[in-house]
Amino acid sequence: MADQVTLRDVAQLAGVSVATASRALSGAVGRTVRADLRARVLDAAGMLNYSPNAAAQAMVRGSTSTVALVVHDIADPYAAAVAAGVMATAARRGLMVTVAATGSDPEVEVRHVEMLRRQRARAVILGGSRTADPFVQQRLDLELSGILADGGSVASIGQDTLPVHTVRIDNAGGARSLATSLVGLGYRRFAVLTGPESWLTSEDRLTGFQAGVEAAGAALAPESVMSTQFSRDGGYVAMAEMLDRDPGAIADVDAVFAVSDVMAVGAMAALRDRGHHIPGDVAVAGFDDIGMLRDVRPALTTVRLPLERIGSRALELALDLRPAEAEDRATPVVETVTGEVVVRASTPGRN
Amino acid sequence: MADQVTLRDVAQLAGVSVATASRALSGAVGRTVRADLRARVLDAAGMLNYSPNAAAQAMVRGSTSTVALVVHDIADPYAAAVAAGVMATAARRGLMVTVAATGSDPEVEVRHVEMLRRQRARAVILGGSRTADPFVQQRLDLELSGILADGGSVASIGQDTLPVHTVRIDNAGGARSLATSLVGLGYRRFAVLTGPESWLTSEDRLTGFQAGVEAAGAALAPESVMSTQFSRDGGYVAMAEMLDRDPGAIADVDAVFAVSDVMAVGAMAALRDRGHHIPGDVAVAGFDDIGMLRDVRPALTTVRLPLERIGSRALELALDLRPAEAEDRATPVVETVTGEVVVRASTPGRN
DNA sequence: GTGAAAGCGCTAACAT
DNA sequence: ATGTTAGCGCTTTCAC
Repeated sequence: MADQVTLRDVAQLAGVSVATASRALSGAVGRTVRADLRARVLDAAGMLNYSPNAAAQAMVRGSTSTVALVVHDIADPYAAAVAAGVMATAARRGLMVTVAATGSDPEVEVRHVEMLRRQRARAVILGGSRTADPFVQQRLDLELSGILADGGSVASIGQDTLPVHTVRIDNAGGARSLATSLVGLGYRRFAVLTGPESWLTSEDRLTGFQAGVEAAGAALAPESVMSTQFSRDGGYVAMAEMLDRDPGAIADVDAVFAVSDVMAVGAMAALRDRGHHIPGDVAVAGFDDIGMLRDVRPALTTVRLPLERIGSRALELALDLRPAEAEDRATPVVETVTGEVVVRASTPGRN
Repeated sequence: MADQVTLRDVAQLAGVSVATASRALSGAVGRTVRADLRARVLDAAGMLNYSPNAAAQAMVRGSTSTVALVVHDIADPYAAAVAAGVMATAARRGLMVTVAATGSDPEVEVRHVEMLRRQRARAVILGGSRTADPFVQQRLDLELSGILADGGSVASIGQDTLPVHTVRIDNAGGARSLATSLVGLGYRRFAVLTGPESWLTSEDRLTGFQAGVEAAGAALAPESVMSTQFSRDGGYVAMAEMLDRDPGAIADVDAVFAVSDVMAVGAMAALRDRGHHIPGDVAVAGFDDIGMLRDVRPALTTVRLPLERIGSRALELALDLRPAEAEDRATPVVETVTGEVVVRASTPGRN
């Protein structure tokens, strides 16, 4: 491994002390270094292709220029959109973003947060759905309080279950509004494809939808709710299973709500593969309004979430609302984002 | 900012020296620390919720546990898939991934690489298309050689235009095969929607397609090639423009090749909005085989690229084939990935 | 097996 | 305005 070019080398070549070299390069507030010296330093740095060592700077400054984002799977367009928002805001502030994927394993999430804590990331954004596992939760809490104690900050996206700044997504409210809209369009008999039960995001969407349906005087039979993976294939498999379990049952359903657009698309494929026409035979609705899915036909009725915005906001909350004093750990701020129902061709009026 | 818990605190609480504490925690190969002392240290660390400072470790070890990925836009499913591959391999090796988005601006790319160099990332993966700008290219070269000089490594994805390990994507070959397939299906008169001209990925796909068309005895008129943004909306706008420019011209085209799936989807929407039926009136083909687009109808004919695999491989090349000696900078390895033509319903046989 | 001490590259007092 | 020097938190010789 070649010897790195250090500030000492630059200073030497420029014929100044390391202090002067540092001042010339890091250019503190007042230009406290003579123009000709500064120029010599800059030249020397250029000659040597010098690059300051961020780790060394972090040591002495006591803070890094890195933030972190934890998601389930970056290939999921939901996570990718959030990441784009976080990265845009980070770039605007000259920060780099470390992204960690958990594969939806809370255990892995904790390990990643632990690594991110070691990096002393200025902020850690928890972008994946919270789960209900109390044991892992406790270890996570420990890491998070450690981050706070070290002067970092934390923000969470989705559920407001952690004592940190949160961009809360009103999943229940959005799903409820969706249900209301669908009932308004004339739908009465629903089936729901939901995610893993421990996963709060899908649970909230399920219960919200249920509430909306019931408020409208309709009902959601337990056997018409199917739990599956939070993915396209999960949607496909669950829909297929539901259809195969009782081929006649679908005749009793006039709309399927999949708790995410990605799942909805899978469900549509399963429906089609079994000869059902959408929306003629059965309507389908999703949640999220994933941009990349805008062109599936029939266009998907869904609940729009400003995902990029949510990512940006989460970072802003973390960065701008850092706990004031060590002892007076500032009260976490919770900002709620409500989705907007977007009715499209997949759920035409049934009047 | 609260005082961080340092190794000194842990050692003190455990009643040992920092050296012993370090050995107990970092646990070198041979367990050279007595069991009871190690236990005391571990306990103390637990009590204090201690987290080693990665920057300090990096300083003394001379290497970080971070790798970096540079892409145009993480929300683009192409980049997201590559990122998923990089992150999976990184996780397997206990490394974190810093992701930087350039917004397709070569200038921004250079700045990000510069920042990543400061972080002393072990490897930097350039995941975006190379461009033809010689000036920026030169500054990029400087940063890259700096990374190498500092003991880091670099890998590039796409074009083999940089003196670094490369997962070369045979864009030209894939596009050529696609053209051959389309001609085989009976198509003769093509229109092409391509990306920015300085962008090598789209240029290669265009010229490859052109070569394939010509090899088959057909031709591609210059006016039937339209340059646009490498995005869904770019595809839409370009297609719309082409249709509006000369509403009759489309009658002379029996297949549109968009140089990416994402653009193809936009093109399909524009075609439909103007009343053209796909594939009845005109066929459409793309490139990449983006999984999330699997469910658009008609299913898109395309060239499949193993994007995740490509990401993984790029990181493996960078990590496992580091330059041996400073002076003997190892010859960069170039691995070529060839796409596979996948014919689907958007280009039925015209026989 | 354990501890003392020397740095890693840099910035920020503190002198001058 | 510039140089000297003391660390930042950690690992790793080097003695014992």
